[in-house]
Amino acid sequence: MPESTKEGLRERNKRQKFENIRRAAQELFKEKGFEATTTREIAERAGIGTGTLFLYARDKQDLLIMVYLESIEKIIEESFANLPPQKPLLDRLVAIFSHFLRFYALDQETARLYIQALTFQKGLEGQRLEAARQIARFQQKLTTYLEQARQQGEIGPDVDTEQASRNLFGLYFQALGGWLGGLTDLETTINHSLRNAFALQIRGLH
Amino acid sequence: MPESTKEGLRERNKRQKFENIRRAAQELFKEKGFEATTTREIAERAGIGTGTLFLYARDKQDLLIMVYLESIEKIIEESFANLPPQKPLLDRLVAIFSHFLRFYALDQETARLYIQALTFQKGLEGQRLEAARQIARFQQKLTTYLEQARQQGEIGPDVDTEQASRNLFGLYFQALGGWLGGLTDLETTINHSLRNAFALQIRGLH
DNA sequence: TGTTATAAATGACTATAGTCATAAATGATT
DNA sequence: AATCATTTATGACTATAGTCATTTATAACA
Repeated sequence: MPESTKEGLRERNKRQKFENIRRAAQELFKEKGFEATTTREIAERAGIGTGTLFLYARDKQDLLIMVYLESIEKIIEESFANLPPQKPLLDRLVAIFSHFLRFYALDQETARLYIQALTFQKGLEGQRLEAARQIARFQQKLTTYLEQARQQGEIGPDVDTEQASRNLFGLYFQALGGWLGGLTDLETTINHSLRNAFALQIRGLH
Repeated sequence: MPESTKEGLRERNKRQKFENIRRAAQELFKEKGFEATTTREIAERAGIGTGTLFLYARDKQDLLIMVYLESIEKIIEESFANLPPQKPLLDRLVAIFSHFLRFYALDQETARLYIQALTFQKGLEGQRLEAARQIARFQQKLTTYLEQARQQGEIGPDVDTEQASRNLFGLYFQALGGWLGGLTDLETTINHSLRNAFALQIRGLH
C-alpha cells in the first residue's frame, strides 16, 4: 500500500543480486581474464546458482558489457571535458576519441572481446541494449559539440552535424579495429590512423 | 627427382581434403545454417575424422571464412565493372560498395556471422589471413580507382587516395554494421546510410 | 492466518567445439 | 627391401556455456 516500499522485497533482492553479479564478473575478469573465467565461478562468487546467472545476463558476453557500462559512462563524460578551444577542430576531435582508446589500452585484450560483444550481434536485448543507448548518447553529445563548432565557423553552415558525428564515429571504429587487431600501437593509432582519417573527413575529397 | 611431381602425393591429398572440407562446409551452411551445422557433420561429409578437420581450419569460424573467400573474390571483380563514368563520383562509389551489400543480402544472417568472424579477432592466421589479404587487395583497387578519378579532376590533387580509400571502407563498414544489426533495410542502407556518409566524406566539413 | 498465484532460483543435464595422445601413411635413406 | 623419420589422420576425451523441469520464495487475496 505505501508508495515508498512499493514492489519492495523482490525488487530490492533483484537489484542486489544484479550488483553482486556485476561485481563478481568485474573482479574475476580482472583477476583471470574473460576467457579463463567460467560462468560458474561468477555465479559462485555472486552467491547464486548457475542457472540464476542467466536470468540476469543473456550470455557470458553480456556480463562483459555489464562490467564495461559504468567505466564507459565515465569516459564519455571525461572525453568532452578540458578540450583546448584554441586548438583546431581536428585536434579536439582526436582528443575526444583518444580518451576511449587510452581507456581500452588499460586491458587491450579484454577491450577487444568487449567490442566484439557489441558489434554485429543478433539482437539488442539486455546489457547490449543499454550499451547501444550509451553509444547513441555519446553520438548525441558529439553532434551537439559539432553544432557549437559550427557556431565558431569551423564547420560549414550546410553540413549535417548528425551525419558528421556518425562519420567520425565510423572512422574512429575503424582505427580502433586496426589497433585491437594488433596492426598499430596506441600512439600510432591516435596520431596517425585516427588523425589522418579525421583530417581527410574534415578536408573532403574535392 | 622430377620437377613436376615434387611433393606429389601428400600435397595432392591435402589439396583434395581441403576442397572436400570447403565444399562440405559450404553445402551444410547453406542447407542448415552456420549455427545449426556441427563441425562433426562437416567432417563426416568431407569424409575425414573430427580431429582432422581442425588441421585444415583453426575453428568453426575459419570454415565460414573459407566458404566466403571465393564468392567475395568474384564480388570484388564485379564491383569495379560496368561503372557509369558519366555519373558523379558519389554514385560510382555507392555502386561499388552496393555489390557487397547485395551479395550479403542473399543470406543476411550468415553474412553477419561471417563479418563477425573477420572483425576484432585475435590473430591473423589460416583463412583469416587470406581474407585480410583479400580486403587489402580490394582497398588497393579502390585506391587505384580514386587515382583515376583524380586524373578526371574529381578529386583534389593533394588528396591522399590511400587514406581516402581507407575512409570510404570504414564508412561502408559502419553502414554494413547498421544493416546487419537490423537497424535499416537494404535499400535504405545503400541509398541513405552509405550514400550520405560518402557524400559528407566527399564534401568535407568546412 | 491459510490458500492460491506468480515470480525467481536452482543445479542436473545437454550439446558441441576444440584438444591430444596414439596410430597410420608417406617419404627419405641405406 | 628394410629401416627410420616426418608428416598427417584419428576419435575418445575434456571443458564449459546455456537450458529447463522442478523447487522455493514472495505477493495477493479471502
